[in-house]
Amino acid sequence: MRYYSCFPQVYELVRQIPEGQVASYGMVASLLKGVTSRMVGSAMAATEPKDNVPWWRVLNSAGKISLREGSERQQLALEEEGVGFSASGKISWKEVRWQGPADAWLEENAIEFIDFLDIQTRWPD
DNA sequence: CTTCTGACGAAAT
DNA sequence: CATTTCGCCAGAA
Repeated sequence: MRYYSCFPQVYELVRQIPEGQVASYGMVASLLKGVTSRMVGSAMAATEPKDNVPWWRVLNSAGKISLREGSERQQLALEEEGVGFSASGKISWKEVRWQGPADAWLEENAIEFIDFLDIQTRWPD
């Protein structure tokens, strides 16, 4: 597994996602400068239990679980939190999408260079 | 320096 | 719908 210097930041942001809600790799990346969705994917792949990161709450933009070894485990974890999947294996962004970090997080991380409200409009529907 | 590799994404087919 | 193609970018080789 490759390690990127942005992993700690990515982990801290993913920890902000509440139980029963989900985000896409792109959503997480859009809030961190210089971070791409592929890097967020690498970060989730590298998580360990001790990191205490709810990696299962991050899906791809289509609202589906990215295929890989053990991907069924992710769906089960979400269903236990009350997140429902359609017959085709998709979640409903309208119902369970995370609305983004709280103001406190935005302030602490001083995101001057990005317009949070503008970014939100580009998140999956 | 070049090439290759991703738990990705958007657009085209 | 599913599949392909290309853009993405830090690291490793």
